[in-house]
Amino acid sequence: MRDQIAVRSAAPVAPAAASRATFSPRLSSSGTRSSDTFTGAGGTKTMEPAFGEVNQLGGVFVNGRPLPNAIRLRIVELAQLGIRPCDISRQLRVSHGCVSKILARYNETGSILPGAIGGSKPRVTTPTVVKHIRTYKQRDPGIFAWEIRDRLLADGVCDKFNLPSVSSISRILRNKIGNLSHQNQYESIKQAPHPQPQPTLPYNHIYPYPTPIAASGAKVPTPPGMPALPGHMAMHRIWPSSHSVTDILGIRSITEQPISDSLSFPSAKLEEWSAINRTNFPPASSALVNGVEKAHLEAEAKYTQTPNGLPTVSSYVTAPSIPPYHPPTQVSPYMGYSATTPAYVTGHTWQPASGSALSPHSCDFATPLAFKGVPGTWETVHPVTASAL
DNA sequence: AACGTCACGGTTGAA
DNA sequence: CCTTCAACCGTGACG
Repeated sequence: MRDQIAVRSAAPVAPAAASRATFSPRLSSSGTRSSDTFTGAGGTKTMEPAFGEVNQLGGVFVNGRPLPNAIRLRIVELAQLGIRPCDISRQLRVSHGCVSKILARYNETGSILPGAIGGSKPRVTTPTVVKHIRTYKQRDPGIFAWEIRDRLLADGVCDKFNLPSVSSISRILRNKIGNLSHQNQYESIKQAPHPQPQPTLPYNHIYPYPTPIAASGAKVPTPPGMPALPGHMAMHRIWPSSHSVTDILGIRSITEQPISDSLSFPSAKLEEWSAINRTNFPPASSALVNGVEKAHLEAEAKYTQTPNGLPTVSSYVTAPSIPPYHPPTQVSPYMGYSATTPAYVTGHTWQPASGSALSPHSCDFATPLAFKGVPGTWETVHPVTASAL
């Protein structure tokens, strides 16, 4: 059905970015926010969402934070049952704009998950690129940045999607390579026997643009404590901003490949789990909780709706309390997140703000909906998350 | 009345 | 450790 697009599309991103960039004087009143009149308890910024805030519909939300997955899932589920978005909005007490956004994203990407919050864009000036630039500069000290750029493209070091800008190259030349022309080339030669210690976390491993490097299936090291991800899994770590058709199709071609290993995780939409936050490979000791990125868990745990509809911190899960990594034979590292929702929807007596609009029985998300055409994704219950909720 | 869009103030995490 | 930046969030208002 809609499984042809497994990566997040540009649609939700580009307009947002544009709207941020262009400060349209469209209105002077839209800034009215609930927080202006309903400052949450606590007032100051803390780690705790306190009581969150209450929107016009009486729903509780935490400004700046995504809705709980249960609600997101419920939105999609109700929509699939034919309930109108406006009714969903009222029933779940979520603004219709939010419902619209979540449904639009779901229709577009097949994922209910929020986007990647925080972090920075992946660098295009990877060590490999820098190395090539260095080489070019060594061979031709008078080379211009734009020439280097062209050569990076021509040599297949980069493609048009991760090609550094001329200014970036200039900066590299200035900062990282510096007065290379004065440098003793012995240094670079001397390092040859020790193959340039490939970065521990090569860029293409984390944000695998479809460069020849990535496409060639080059072996990439894995960080200590992390499992060696199969190539198709690593490839799912697509930078959310990589919206090009090439990227999408490139990833798609991979996601459509049959999964040959024993892992039963769904091939599609994995990126959703892994790229939710811009966390690169987290330190093996902390950020992964049975494969669930810590921030994700936190988002789930910290802002979980309690029976009275208010977020709570009582279920906060601290990473150190959880084993950093479980072998993928138990649960795919990328399935943990998906596994959480049923746990706290059905196992936990979550209710909407009123506790009435959605009775627990109406919340049984037995039907795996998270991903279109990927049945069974939600079945696996993550014990830690479940117990934490 | 319903809904798509977007400014706003907020959070987040990498650099 | 702190700041900056750029991504994301949901709300609320507009059209």
